[in-house]
Amino acid sequence: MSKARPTPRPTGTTRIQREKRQAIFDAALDVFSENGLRGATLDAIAARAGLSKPNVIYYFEGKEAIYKELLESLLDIWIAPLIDLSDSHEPIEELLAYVRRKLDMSRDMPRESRLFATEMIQAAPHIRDVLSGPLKALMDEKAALIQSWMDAGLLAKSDPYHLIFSIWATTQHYADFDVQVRAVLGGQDPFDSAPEFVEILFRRMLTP
Amino acid sequence: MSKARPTPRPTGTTRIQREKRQAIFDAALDVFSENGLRGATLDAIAARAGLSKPNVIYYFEGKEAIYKELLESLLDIWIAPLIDLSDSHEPIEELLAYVRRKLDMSRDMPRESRLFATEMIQAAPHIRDVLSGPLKALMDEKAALIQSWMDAGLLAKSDPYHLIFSIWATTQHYADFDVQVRAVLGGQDPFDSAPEFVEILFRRMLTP
DNA sequence: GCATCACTTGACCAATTGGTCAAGAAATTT
DNA sequence: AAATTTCTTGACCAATTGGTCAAGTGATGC
Repeated sequence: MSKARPTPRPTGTTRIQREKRQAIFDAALDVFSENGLRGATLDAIAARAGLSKPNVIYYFEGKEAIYKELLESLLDIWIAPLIDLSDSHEPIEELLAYVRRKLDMSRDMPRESRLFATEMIQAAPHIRDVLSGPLKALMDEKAALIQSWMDAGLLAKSDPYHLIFSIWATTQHYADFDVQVRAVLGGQDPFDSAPEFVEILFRRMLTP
Repeated sequence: MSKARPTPRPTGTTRIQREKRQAIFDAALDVFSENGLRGATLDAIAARAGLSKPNVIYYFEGKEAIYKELLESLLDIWIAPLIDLSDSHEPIEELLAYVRRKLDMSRDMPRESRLFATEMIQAAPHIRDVLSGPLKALMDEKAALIQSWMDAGLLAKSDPYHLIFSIWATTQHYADFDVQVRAVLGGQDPFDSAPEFVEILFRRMLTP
């Protein structure tokens, strides 16, 4: 019997472990969402977490491990709204609620949005399997649901997949391109006017 | 009289200078659009350009200079379609042509799209002034034009700024999130079906 | 042919980076 | 309070990185 590692990595059971790991995750979310995996440094993460670099390594295998675990832990949160999209006798309201929720997430979780955006732009090497596996399956399911609404005449006909893409695109745009949006709008807060606009956009798109 | 630099940086007048500088730009576009400024390395750029690292430095001041010059040289191309948006007695067709042109650019210039996307996500430190200066002015002008169409009853009413944002978002999504889109769609080419969808989306949005 | 200038690069350097390690400081258990 | 385990870090290391430099190679003009 051989021990692979003299001090096994903490799994996060005790209070102090949970807190420190969370602090690292939080700092890593800042740093990774600003610079991507390659552009981020352990020093930056450690500094922002208020820990020493070796201490960070004590809790995680390394930079890439932090990134991977962070991505995976956020994936569930990120696709939850789509999972919750379910059959309804008012499909337009159901979809508009989904749009609203996605827009709220752009406002309240911009770092998460940018993290995923950067990962996607860089060809998603760490979550490719999730995209073509579970996410595709989820999309197929929801696209079928939307298609059934369209077939029933409750929704204007269009391509369900591209419809979801357009919802993702328009809502996440306010998180990912926040700087640009704010620069162009001057001092005005985008999230004051965006909800009304996206509601109009998708209501017109969806109403038969 | 003092010479600031023994060998002044080539400005790109001769044939060989233009070619090499272009090769570097092209390699840099690859590398920067994949990893961002911080994640990119001179070695990677030099290797992809087929040059030695010192040779790259011979033509440009340094990594940051390549990035800056590249960004600036692409900015004009990038906003050209919006500049060309002009008054017309068929504003819907004018706007749909703009949408189509943006979607074509996502298909034909995905690296450029990702380069700008990464810069924006990272708070656009290199083009902030452009965003809040010339781009804002351009947006104000075009938003006023769109508003005048709406006031004339030629276009369904909505917020012109957010309308342009939604056009940017939906079209650029196909370049920036190409991997995700393709993973979800399976083997199908997104650009086979996207044009039809975005046309439907914005026609419904714009028709009074 | 030779001088001049543009171009190219191997060798090198200092700074940064991901990560190790041994030893100490805190908790926790007994 | 002693023993044990968990947590923390200063010092260190090898690899990478942005960039320099002197010595070349090649083209161009005279």
